[in-house]
Amino acid sequence: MDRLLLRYFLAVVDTGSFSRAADLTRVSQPTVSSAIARLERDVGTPLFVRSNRRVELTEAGARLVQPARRIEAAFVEAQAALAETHAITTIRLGLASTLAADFVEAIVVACRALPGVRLELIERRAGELAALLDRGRVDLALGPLGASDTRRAIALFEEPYLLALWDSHPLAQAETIAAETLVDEPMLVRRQCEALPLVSQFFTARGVRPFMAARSISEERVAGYVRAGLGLTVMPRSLGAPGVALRPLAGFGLTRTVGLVLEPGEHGPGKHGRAVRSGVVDAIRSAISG
Amino acid sequence: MDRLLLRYFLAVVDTGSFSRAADLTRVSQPTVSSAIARLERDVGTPLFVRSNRRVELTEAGARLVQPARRIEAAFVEAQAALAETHAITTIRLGLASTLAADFVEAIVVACRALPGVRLELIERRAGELAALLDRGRVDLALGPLGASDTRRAIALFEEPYLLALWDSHPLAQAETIAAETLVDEPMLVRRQCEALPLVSQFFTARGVRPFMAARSISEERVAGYVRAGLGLTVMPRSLGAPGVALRPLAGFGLTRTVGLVLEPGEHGPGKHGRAVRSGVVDAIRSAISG
DNA sequence: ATCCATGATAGCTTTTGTCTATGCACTGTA
DNA sequence: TACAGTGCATAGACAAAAGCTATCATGGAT
Repeated sequence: MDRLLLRYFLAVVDTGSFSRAADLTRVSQPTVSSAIARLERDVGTPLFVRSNRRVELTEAGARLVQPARRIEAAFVEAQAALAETHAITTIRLGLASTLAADFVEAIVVACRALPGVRLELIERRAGELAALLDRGRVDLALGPLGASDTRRAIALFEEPYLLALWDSHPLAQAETIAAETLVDEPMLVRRQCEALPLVSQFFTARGVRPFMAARSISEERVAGYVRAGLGLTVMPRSLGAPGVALRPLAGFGLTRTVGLVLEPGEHGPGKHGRAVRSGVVDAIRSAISG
Repeated sequence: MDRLLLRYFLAVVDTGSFSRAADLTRVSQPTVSSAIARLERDVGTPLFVRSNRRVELTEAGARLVQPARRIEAAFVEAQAALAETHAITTIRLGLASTLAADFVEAIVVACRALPGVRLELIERRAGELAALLDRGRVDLALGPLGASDTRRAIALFEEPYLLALWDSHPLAQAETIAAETLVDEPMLVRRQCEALPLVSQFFTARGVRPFMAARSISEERVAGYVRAGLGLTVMPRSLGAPGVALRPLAGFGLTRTVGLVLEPGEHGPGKHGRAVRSGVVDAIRSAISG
């Protein structure tokens, strides 16, 4: 008998349904299902009668409710007792992989200045961050904002995607570069890039099917390849590096808005943690303007 | 923050030492060590000051003690609340692999007749059962008793190891069989047999180095091989099967005593479970005499 | 009769929990 | 001052747990 099992148990009791309990506790329905099954196996007797439309407690289940609540309360109390003094809150910050390293560095520095905050960084591709927020695995996510989830998002800045060339490339001086002039240029694939499908679509639509000289997960490495003259690529402006020239691609107006998204539920940081989180948000905002 | 972690925490508090806490909770010292480390990571602050000779609580640690005790008490209370009515106790019975199948079957039948008992069988080689008892992974172990652990053991019966031959084998009628007459006989290896080293020693000492026609984990399969005439083997009398003749080996007086060993600590079954366990012991005894 | 809602099951991956073996740091003794 | 002993930490391996997605089964509602 374990804290987690009892939590799911109580969630089922409170919602009257396995699926809703899963939503409440932010796990999948099979997770709740198997947790209850395990608890029943431990206890040696069924706790719920599953009729198809609703779930109700057995006698044994009913007997477990109050003790389970006391246990959960005792845990909460214990955590409160500790929070009372040491007052360190861990903020789990999800980071999109396509953020500039020095940019992230500045954020870390800004957050380290905050008292009572411990930062945990979780790097994922941009698309995966939303799921992490939903599952409550991170408290805050920093990355390009999709058009959809503008709900609890805080936009920080907007930037264009530009063509990256090495400094001495003939086209590096051009004001604007037409896709058609790039037919014979080798290109590099930034594998984590959220705009990757749009970029390749842009080129193929113009009959440009370049040789892909490299595909890499590492932004630093790609910048190095560009600088070394291995090929060109498209990247957000903030990823620019010394020795790499960034020029607009004619007809490619895509931009991205980088911002913060807050974890929605009431599960994440408690009322204290919430204040801490907004402190982190402020620190990040000022790190960017500064 | 989890029940298990708090248990180890309290054990350290109570014993004043990681190693003794490990003994108390019957896990290894590194287990306690890493559990405390994990708890401290969760909580965000050290709970113990490790000075080399003793371990003492930090302020945060001290603050956790009472809440942790309340939590553990609440769990115990919850389990008691359930035990009150449905009163099913699971008895984990360790079984040596070299017990006859029908013998085990009789035991299971006898135990199923007991009310409020759920039997969980854990099959291991004889040598591994002692460790399971020590770690509190089983409540009761049934198998050959070693000379050493006669402490809490209950002997049930004693039996010789005999040579197993197929019915129509020329030697099957002999009163006693001398090892030397077996020089050209293929033999079978019962891989789980606790007496294996002694048996092979017995033969090699007499210059008999037989061809091993098969080595198997399954007693049933070995019996089948003997019956089919693939080879001979040595087995405890109780493993005899129809179509298999058992004859004494001249000069091989080894016997084994099969018995029950009780789990020693106070961790295992509670005072209620203890009564149940002795019921199981009685059931097993009568299953054997019957 | 079909569809929808809801829980169970299967298969798979990641994380946790545990072990053994070994390292390191301090203590007390020769 | 060296050296054995004690006690916690670490490494590496492995098994079990806990999670997910995808799919199935079932029974009421349309």
